[in-house]
Amino acid sequence: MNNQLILIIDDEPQIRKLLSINLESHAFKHIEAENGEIGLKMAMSHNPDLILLDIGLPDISGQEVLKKLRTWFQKPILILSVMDSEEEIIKALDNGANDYLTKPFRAGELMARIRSTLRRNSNLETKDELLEFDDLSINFDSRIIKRNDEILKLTATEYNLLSLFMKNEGRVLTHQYILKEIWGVGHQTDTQYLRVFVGTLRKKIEENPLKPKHIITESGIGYRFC
Amino acid sequence: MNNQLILIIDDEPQIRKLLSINLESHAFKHIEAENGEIGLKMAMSHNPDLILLDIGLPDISGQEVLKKLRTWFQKPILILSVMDSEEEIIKALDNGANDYLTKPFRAGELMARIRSTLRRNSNLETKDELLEFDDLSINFDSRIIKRNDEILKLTATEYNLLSLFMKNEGRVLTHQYILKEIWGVGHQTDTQYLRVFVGTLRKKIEENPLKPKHIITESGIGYRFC
DNA sequence: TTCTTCTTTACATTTTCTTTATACTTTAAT
DNA sequence: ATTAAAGTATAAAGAAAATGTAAAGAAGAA
Repeated sequence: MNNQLILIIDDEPQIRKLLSINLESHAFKHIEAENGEIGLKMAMSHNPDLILLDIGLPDISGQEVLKKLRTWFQKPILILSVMDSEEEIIKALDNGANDYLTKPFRAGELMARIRSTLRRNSNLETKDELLEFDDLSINFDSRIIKRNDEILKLTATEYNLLSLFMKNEGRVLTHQYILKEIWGVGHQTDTQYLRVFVGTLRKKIEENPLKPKHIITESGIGYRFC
Repeated sequence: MNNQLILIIDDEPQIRKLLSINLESHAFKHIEAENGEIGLKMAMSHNPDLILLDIGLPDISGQEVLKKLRTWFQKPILILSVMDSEEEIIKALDNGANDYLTKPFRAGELMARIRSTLRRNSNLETKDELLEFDDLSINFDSRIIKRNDEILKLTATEYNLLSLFMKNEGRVLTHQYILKEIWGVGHQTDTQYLRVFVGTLRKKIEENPLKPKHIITESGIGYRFC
């Protein structure tokens, strides 16, 4: 369900261990870096969805790592630190940190802050899941099927059926399988439903419904979408 | 230079005074509310760029105020609280708070967190403050919707619903989703609300409410705005 | 109070789904 | 190639579900 990647940059193995356990129990994937240089490289190569950055690193100062990351890394960075100095906090926030937690931090709160930050940031990505065929296209995100750039007016069942076909382009789907997917178990013998709906769909998507090019009948078996 | 407006919702006058001084010295404009109810109204009427919300309010619980705000208010909300309980913090963050500071807080840190939050948020919103469609336009900043350059008189709920539609132009929104967004969880079966409000909206924005061009019914699923 | 807005109820209307009837097509055995 | 059997297509009617509209009651603000 939750396959977001989090990069931990911290030199203390016991802190990394603690974070690992908590992240895993919240179904986050994670990777670890034990100093600033490795951290910068891993951020580059793995492009994580969020970075947990310790300020007190052995090689480069955490503030420096933060500044370097912010030259290209747009996603959230949360600072963890033993230093509770106000000056340090202000500097980190002004350097582009999304949050600053003082160690020892409470695991539950940290997880909530990670969730909160990720939630806000994920709102922005709106990549449409789109499939295109000859003259047909389906946008699963907006739930719209177009034919020659014209929106098709489909009922809920028609949409479900056509999207099932489109998800399985080129594959023969048996009557039983389609009936189970669209009408649920218990309707697997109602092949007449299917005939009626395939009929109406063909009228809407085929140039010549008598010689269908998209929804092909496989007699005795089922249908195939092209 | 800095003409962003901040709403303070806090019942303690001395805290409000302290915040005022600090905000003013950082060139922020601000308004004050002494309880939750007034706070909600001021948020509605003044549409601030950020809200500082105290959790311990005399009338409504701050968590409730937060939830109500989040049904329509997208901009940052920072929680201030004397309660340092982890449970309370997690609840607030999961209710949509951007940050949670425990009183007594350090003024410099608070200002840095406000700056940091506003900086992040200003990057995202600048482009979609104004949207235009055929004969309709919405200004999210001033909360004004016009039809043929004439300001539409809409109730709060009508505005929220129409702006949700406009934000999701071309996308099919399910009944459930709309109900959750406008009325909150727990009202996801009240589809009748939706029918009534879609009806009144159509009367206000459609040339011919019997043949709607903007709010399209997707029977069995929801609605789509064009 | 009076006014506005929201919620609820009742019923009309529209759309979609299911079922039936019948015609047509494919398959495979003679 | 014929023919019967099985499978498929289409129209259309009735049933069911979803939607639209008006209006009354409730709640809250001015």
